[in-house]
Amino acid sequence: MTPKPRASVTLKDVAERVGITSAAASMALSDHSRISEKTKEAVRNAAADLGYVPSSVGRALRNQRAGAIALIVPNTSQHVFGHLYFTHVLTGISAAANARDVQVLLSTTADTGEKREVAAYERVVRSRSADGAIVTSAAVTDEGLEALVTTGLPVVLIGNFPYLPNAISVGIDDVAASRDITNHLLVAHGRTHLVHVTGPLDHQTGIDRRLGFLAAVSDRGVAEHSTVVDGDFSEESGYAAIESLLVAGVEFDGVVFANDDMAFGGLTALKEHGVRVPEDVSIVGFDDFGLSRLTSPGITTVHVPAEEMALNATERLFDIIAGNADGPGQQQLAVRIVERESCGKHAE
Amino acid sequence: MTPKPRASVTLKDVAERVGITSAAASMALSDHSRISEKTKEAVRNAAADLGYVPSSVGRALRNQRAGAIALIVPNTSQHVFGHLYFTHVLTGISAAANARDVQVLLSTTADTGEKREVAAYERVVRSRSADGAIVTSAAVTDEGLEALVTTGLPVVLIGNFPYLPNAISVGIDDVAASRDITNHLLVAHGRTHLVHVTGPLDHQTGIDRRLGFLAAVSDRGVAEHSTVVDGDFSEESGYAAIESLLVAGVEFDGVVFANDDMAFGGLTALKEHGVRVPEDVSIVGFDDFGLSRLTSPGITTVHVPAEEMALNATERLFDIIAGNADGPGQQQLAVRIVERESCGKHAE
DNA sequence: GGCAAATGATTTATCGATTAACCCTGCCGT
DNA sequence: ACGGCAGGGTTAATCGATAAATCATTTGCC
Repeated sequence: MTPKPRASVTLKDVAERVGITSAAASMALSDHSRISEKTKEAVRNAAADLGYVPSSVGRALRNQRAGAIALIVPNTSQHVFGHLYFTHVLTGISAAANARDVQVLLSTTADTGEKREVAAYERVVRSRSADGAIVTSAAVTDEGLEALVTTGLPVVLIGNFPYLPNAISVGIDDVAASRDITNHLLVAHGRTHLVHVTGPLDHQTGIDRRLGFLAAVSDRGVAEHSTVVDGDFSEESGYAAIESLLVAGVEFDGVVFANDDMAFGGLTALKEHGVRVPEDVSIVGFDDFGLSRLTSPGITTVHVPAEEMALNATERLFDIIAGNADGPGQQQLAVRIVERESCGKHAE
Repeated sequence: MTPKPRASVTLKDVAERVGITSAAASMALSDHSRISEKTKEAVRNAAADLGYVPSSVGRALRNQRAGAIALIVPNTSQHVFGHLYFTHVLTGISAAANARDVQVLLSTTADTGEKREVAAYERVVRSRSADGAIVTSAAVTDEGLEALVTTGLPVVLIGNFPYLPNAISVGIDDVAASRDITNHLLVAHGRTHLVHVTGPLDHQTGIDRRLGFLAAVSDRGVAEHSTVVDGDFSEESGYAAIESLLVAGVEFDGVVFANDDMAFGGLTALKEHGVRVPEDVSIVGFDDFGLSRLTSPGITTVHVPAEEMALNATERLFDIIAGNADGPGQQQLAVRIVERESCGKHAE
């Protein structure tokens, strides 16, 4: 069977049915004042009858704007950030884009060499398939990001990028949040020997959460009792970090994990060694993307409003596309600590 | 030293630099035989110098194809299917699309009234922003789906749609899988009084998994000892289902949940009532999208290859777009049972 | 009555890429 | 010397939508 040429209704079809030019039909549909009410009505009816939907492509070419925004996901992110993060981000972006009738283009970088990566970043952009882009937290070593920002294309980053002072971003204050939740263990629960399992230190989140931890233990004068172990946000690295400390005989009564996945991994390791949580050791995580609610005990964590961040970032992007460049350069949303069982709840 | 690529380098810019027409440049880049090797070389160099990237819009208009496929997500799915499902689907689609250098358009339906829903389905399609669409499991009551399929637009569905015999789909055999895992409880673990907590019965997955359960208990002659309780795939409904059975004093030694989320909810309810899993009651779930690995005990479940389904569906879609309509109409991938602790592992 | 303004369309041009159709120059053979 | 014919381009048209410029009719006004 021959591939049936799908009858796509074009503006010309609508115009012909009414007996006018396609130009007139265009003006009629956009309620132009030079078209009579009678004709407008006729065009609207014909359009409805035929099921006319403007070609996004034709319109895009003429208007020099795609009517779409891209969500760019560096290949590294997929490994570094859990799956749950993306779901929240996607939800937020979709909500904002739907409200404006704009399409969302998902641009995950194919995991090939670096040279291609830069190209992939730019291809979406330079092929004009999108009017702007949202980039989720990329590695600090990602050279393509700066290139992207400097092309002049509207870009909003999700996360913090102190090394790109001109970039517009929406994030949270990781340093402050990490300090707060560390202080929570120190003050509210009287813990004194803390461990921090870091995220990947080539990501700003990893760097900042580590700094927050260090600031807190330093402020409270327990820096010499604290240990920092490197992790990479994966459940396995959390497990391995705790396992190695227990085997080495390091003493600690509280652990600040840089995210929930690692906290879960660490929790498993502690359980396996007969260490009770939260009786013997208090642990806290970071993110609250869903996992920390499901474990037992539930993990006390910092709630990161990923969906709201994405929503704000998208709104901001639309502003910039519309030429509204003023507004906060680096926006930071508020976070809150969600207390569950893993830290030892307040006696109350 | 390269002049900073201006926001938009067009083919004309490349041609002018070489001193030829844009038409010739186009032919040069597509290696047309009428262009001399010398000119081709010059054009390629100029294109590279200027950082020329073909405008997807211009090309789309001319070629009458968008170079993009859409992932259509009915608004209901977001609630019905967990977050994790989408991640797997997205990964699979992206992989296939990236390999072909095709964009992925994410079309989540705004959660407004029904009338708009149909429109949203069709808008992506009729605005020609995508050359084809992948639709993830929609409700059987979804009237927009059939409309979409009958527009003639290439569409591949993920899941099973027996009521749309002409639609092309990639799914699994839910009935057989559900029967198998039910038999696993009956045969391998000697359970005799089973409960099935169903998914939403306006979704084919819910319907089929229920049928599989009923077939198994009937085959083994334990139908009169079995109970079916309605759920909706949510953790809460799993909890509520078990809670109500326990309160009602119903006797059972095995539960087949239609998905893992409900199994987790049910597990919580059982624990709270002091029922030991798997000693007193064996439970099994369905999906294995990630959750069942994390609980304790880990939940024995049917591994649904969501990513592979999405990948196959996308490849299939490309075939259809290319005019290759032959191939299996309703493809079903193999599943396997993943045994964890919740069913009581084989003594071995 | 005649010129200007209002009315309601129609042409025309444009966006970027592509392709069918046409057009120069040399060079060949006879 | 001239038809033929390749090589190597160039023009022009197309895809769909739409803004700007233009062009017919009426109608308004003195």
